Amino acid sequence: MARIIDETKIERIKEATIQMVVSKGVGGASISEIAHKAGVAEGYLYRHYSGKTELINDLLFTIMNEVLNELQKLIDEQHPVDEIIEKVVRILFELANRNPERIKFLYVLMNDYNYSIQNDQQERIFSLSKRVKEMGHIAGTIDSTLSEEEIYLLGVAYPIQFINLRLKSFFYQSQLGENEINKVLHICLNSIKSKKNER
Amino acid sequence: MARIIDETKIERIKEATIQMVVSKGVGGASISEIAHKAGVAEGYLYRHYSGKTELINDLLFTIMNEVLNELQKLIDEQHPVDEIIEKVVRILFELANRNPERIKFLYVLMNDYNYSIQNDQQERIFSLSKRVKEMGHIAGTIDSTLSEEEIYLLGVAYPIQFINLRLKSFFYQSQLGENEINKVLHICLNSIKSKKNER
Amino acid sequence: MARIIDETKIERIKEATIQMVVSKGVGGASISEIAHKAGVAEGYLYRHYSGKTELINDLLFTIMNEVLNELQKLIDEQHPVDEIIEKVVRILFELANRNPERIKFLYVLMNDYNYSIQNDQQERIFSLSKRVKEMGHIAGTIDSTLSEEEIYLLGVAYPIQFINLRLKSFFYQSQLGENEINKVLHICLNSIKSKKNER
Amino acid sequence: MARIIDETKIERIKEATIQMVVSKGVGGASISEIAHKAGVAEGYLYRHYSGKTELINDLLFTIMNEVLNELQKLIDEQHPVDEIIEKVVRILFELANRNPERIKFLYVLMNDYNYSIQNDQQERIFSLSKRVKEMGHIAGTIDSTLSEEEIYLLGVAYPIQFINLRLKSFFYQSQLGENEINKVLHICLNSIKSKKNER
DNA sequence: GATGAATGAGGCTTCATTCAT
DNA sequence: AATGAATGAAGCCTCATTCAT
Repeated sequence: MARIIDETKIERIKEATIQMVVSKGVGGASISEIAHKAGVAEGYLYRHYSGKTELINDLLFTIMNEVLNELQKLIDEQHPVDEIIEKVVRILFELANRNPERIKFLYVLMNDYNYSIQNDQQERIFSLSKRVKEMGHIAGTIDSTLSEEEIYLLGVAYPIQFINLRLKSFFYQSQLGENEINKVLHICLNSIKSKKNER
Repeated sequence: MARIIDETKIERIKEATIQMVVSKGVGGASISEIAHKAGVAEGYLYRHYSGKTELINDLLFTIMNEVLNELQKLIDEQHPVDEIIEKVVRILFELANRNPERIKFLYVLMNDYNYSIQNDQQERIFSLSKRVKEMGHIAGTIDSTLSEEEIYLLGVAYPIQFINLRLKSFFYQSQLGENEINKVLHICLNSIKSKKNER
Repeated sequence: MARIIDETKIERIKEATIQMVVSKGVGGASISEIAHKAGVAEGYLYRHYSGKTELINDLLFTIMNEVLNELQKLIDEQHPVDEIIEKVVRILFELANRNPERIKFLYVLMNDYNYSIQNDQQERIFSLSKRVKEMGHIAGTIDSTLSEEEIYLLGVAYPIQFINLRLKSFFYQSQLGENEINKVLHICLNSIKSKKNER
Repeated sequence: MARIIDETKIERIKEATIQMVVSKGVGGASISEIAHKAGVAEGYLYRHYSGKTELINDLLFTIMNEVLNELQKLIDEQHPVDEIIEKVVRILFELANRNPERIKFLYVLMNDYNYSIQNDQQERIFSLSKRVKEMGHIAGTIDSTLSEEEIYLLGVAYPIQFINLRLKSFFYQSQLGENEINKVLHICLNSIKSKKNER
């Protein structure tokens, strides 16, 4: 029972942190405001995290993990590559629509030099990209000159960039519907697929 | 009569700011450290900038402007679209090799929610993208379904993303030679070009 | 659970502030010196006051209120006007003897263009003066040409001016005994009382 | 010729200082703003004053001197005491109407603990008060219990207090006409004059 | 276990003052 | 003689972190 209450608190802290980081930036998110928003004492936070850096790193890890787990599952299911790519993109868009804070958080943190993705997750991303690449090579459905790097850039980074450009209303009002998914898919799939079919 | 303004000081401040922002993030770059690194009194900085925000915004504007001016010139010269794209990408890579701090700075700032590109520059980016789009439409060399947004994403954002992934040694050691340029160009040009030639 | 707010700390801050303002002027009183004198961390102060201005305004309000409450009580008791004036003057002298810093503080702040008495207190002063005036008019014991302004000037401002001239040893060594009270009363009462008794 | 230009500069500095001190307080008046307002280089100021403190003290001395000289002249002319008092009050009101900045400046500075009236001027005030007192005693026109202190308080401090209360619009809108002069004179003269005529 | 009072290092900024020109 | 560029001490304030309760 007591533990359940705790879990809620931790959850509330995480939620508050995401909101604060997204709305005020990493520097603007203060521990006291996060604690207040979470309805938790400032000191409580330090019983679970060694400090602000760890809190944010942990969150980045958690959110990243959620995404990676979904991708992992997808890849484990051994779908064809273009189906995988499509599903990845749809996952990212769905996340953006269901919980824009989370994808903004990812976007902001991935580019902050004080909080970068942990090594093991970085390796996991690499390894997932590698598996996609190999699956595509075997099936002959992927451009054989593509590296893991480009699979990541096209399948993950590009959609995230697109989504955040929209969330920032950089060019157009924020809209992330089927139309936008298709625009992104068009680019990604076209770039990834083997050109032997072309003439 | 009195001393002449030492322009090298201002230059040193700018350089120090770029380095600090790139190495420690926007939040981690402190005025006192910047001043120290530039070999300038802390207060000196405030004779030229109203504060930290203005300093960084001014730098972002300046660097952005340099890039935009190069693009502008390119577009004004009325080359074919794929030639323009190629040259844009080459400009970005050249900048990355000549002055990696600058492109890292751009990358960091473009993704920080507290310091965003000025409205007029945003509009300039849109208008440049639009002109490229129109030139491509007229010549029939560009996929007619592409919007300005995607031209920007493919021609500018994607190369910058690629470059920074390398500068961060995310997947591979940082190397930005002809090979890498070709990898990027392959993706960009392939995505942008009209598909009417395809089967 | 957590520590209880140490009220003596706040008290010490207030005392230190009064002393610093009185000895170095409003501008010369620095937060760091105040905190040091109070034996409190600099930042602590900001958990109770939003800044230096609020700290000083709050103190001015508090001290002013203490004085106003005493005057209010006096007036509510419906004594004859000259008795009221006498008691007001005695209150001010007593304050000066018991706690000279407080009356110096009042004096300094009342004359600083950056920290003035709050509107509601200003109105309260006016309203108290008005009631004294009206009581005097009804009883015929007050010069009917006097305005609220002059009642305040004679009953409050003049005594405070006198006291501070002495505290500054401007003309004479600081001495604030029965003699001085009578000197002040002589002036005040003589100026206020109705002249219809005179020949 | 060159000297004349200089004198203008010094004059402009003084005028600018008065304005700045009155409008922003002693603390808020910055050397650079004063110099700018005076159309003079910052460094120039330091060729004539050792620093901000000296500049302000010098000004306080100068303005005080102007007032004291007028009073001196008045007293030297050996008018009856109540005539002197009336003229003093009129001088102060006239100053307030002609140049409110100056009387505000006096008022502000006289109450700031970092800049107080110089000893010799203090003694001069005392000596002038003394002469008035003695003249009144000889002629029997002054209450013989009054001290120099009270003559100063009634003849100078009270009018200044009155004037500044009005300039601050504490009770009433700022108006300093014949009506107000009479109100002040009524109090001053009534308090000062010998009571042997009264019954 | 949990709280939140208290700390103090470090950030940003101002401005009197100096001094090369 | 005059300038105003440059300095840096000192001010105000924030906030991550600690620790008595």
